[in-house]
Amino acid sequence: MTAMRKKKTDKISKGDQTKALILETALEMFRERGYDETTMRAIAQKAGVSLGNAYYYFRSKEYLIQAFYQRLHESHVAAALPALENDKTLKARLLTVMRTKIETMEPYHQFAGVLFKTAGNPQSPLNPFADETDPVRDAGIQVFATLIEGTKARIPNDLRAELPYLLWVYSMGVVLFWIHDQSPKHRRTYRLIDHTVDLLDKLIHLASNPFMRPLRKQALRLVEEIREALPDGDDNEPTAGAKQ
Amino acid sequence: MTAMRKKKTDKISKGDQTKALILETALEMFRERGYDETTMRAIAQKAGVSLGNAYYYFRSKEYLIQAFYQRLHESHVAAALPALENDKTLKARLLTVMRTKIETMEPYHQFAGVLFKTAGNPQSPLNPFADETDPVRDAGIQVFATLIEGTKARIPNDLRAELPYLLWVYSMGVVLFWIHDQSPKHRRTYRLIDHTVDLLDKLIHLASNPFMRPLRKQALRLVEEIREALPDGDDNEPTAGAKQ
DNA sequence: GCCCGTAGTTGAACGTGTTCAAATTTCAGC
DNA sequence: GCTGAAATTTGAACACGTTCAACTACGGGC
Repeated sequence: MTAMRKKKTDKISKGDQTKALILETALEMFRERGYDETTMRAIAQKAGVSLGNAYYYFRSKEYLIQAFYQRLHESHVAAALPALENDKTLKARLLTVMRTKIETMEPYHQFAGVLFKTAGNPQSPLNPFADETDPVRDAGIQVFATLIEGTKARIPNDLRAELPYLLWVYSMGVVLFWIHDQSPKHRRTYRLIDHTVDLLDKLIHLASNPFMRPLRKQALRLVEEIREALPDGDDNEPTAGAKQ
Repeated sequence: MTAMRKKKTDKISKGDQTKALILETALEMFRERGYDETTMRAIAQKAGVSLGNAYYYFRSKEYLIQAFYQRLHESHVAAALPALENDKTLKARLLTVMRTKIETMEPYHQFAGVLFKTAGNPQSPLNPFADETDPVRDAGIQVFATLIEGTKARIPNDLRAELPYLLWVYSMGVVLFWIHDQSPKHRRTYRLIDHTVDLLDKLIHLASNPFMRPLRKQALRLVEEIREALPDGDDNEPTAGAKQ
């Protein structure tokens, strides 16, 4: 009963508190009701702030998703890294990363559909292939880089360099599948992971064969070409970009 | 001055005329201003009908896109089939199909972003991986089936059967790249097509090698698994589905 | 020629995401 | 303690996609 507020000790400003409060509320409601069914007004009301206030901290409803991305990634890393310590082979490590990825996303399955809503829109700041999401995407790729680093599999350097990115793209594909997967407990997705990881492991070893060098080089040049083209440095006003 | 209307001769009902009128107007405005910038009210006004009338013929704004899909596909077929007659090799034929595909879509580049907006949303009736778009998607796959049929390349039957679908998926990837491609005249996309077709041709021949049979079988089983899982028979009320 | 059910058409109204000028609160510097 | 600028908060207003009850026009059956 001494000092209810004004805990000057912690550095978190009032603003940060409000922002966190809004985000927590939003994620909770997304989880329970889904994205489209959750209204900005409802979020604001439940969080006990005004509608305009929510927009002060999140430029648009979609920006709440970006914050969600970050959360999700942190959870994934927290789950994957410790588990990785037991795995030494490339295959086991890849399996672990993929499984933990899906497990982490589990509570948000019905809401996850929106994650890909923007993937095709070059103007959207949430496009994982576009600039603004870069930190999140790079962090996602980083996980696979860690995965690769920790294995002794003999992989030629050119392939090794691109593999984190390629595996990240692969993981996006699996997530897309998972979003559509309505099977009980998403068993189909886990089965898909088992099978694709098995195949990928074989393909990586095949591609690492000296015999395959020319074809591999050609394929990697292609990957390079695609990666170069994607991050178009369009500095659109972010608000306008968020519109679509 | 004899009979201004009531041309009983033609079977097209009033409704069909109005529907066509609205669609024409919408596509014209999409082309000129983009999807998001074109308002349903604006479409209705320019078409000279009421707002509600537009919704009588198109359940939602997104359904205008589906109609657009169909148009686009017809144009593509009209451009690709004649050109294919000169091409005999798999590589040449694939090149032709892909180039004409992009050429056909050219006028709609800035509008095309929305095409993929729904790709990640399982509930959307416009999702090319979901049920309702089936006719359009199947038609798209059919083009690649024709492509394959017309070549004498020695491809094992298992692969030959899946190739149309696989190439269709590939074409979706190219379109996604094209949407993001801001290079002049979209040269990067054409370059990508050249390079990927070259690589695909090699990969197909590699995969056709008897030596590769086990790996190929495994990969094809995987493809089968994915295809099976995707068309979830979710008979949601289409209107609700269109919402998201 | 009249009736009636169906197809076509209307515009007001609703709920939503988003914007904005104005009001309020915070807090460093005095 | 006081002050003013910056940070925060507010709620009304806007534009849009969508819905709906009501209205009108059409066309076949008598």
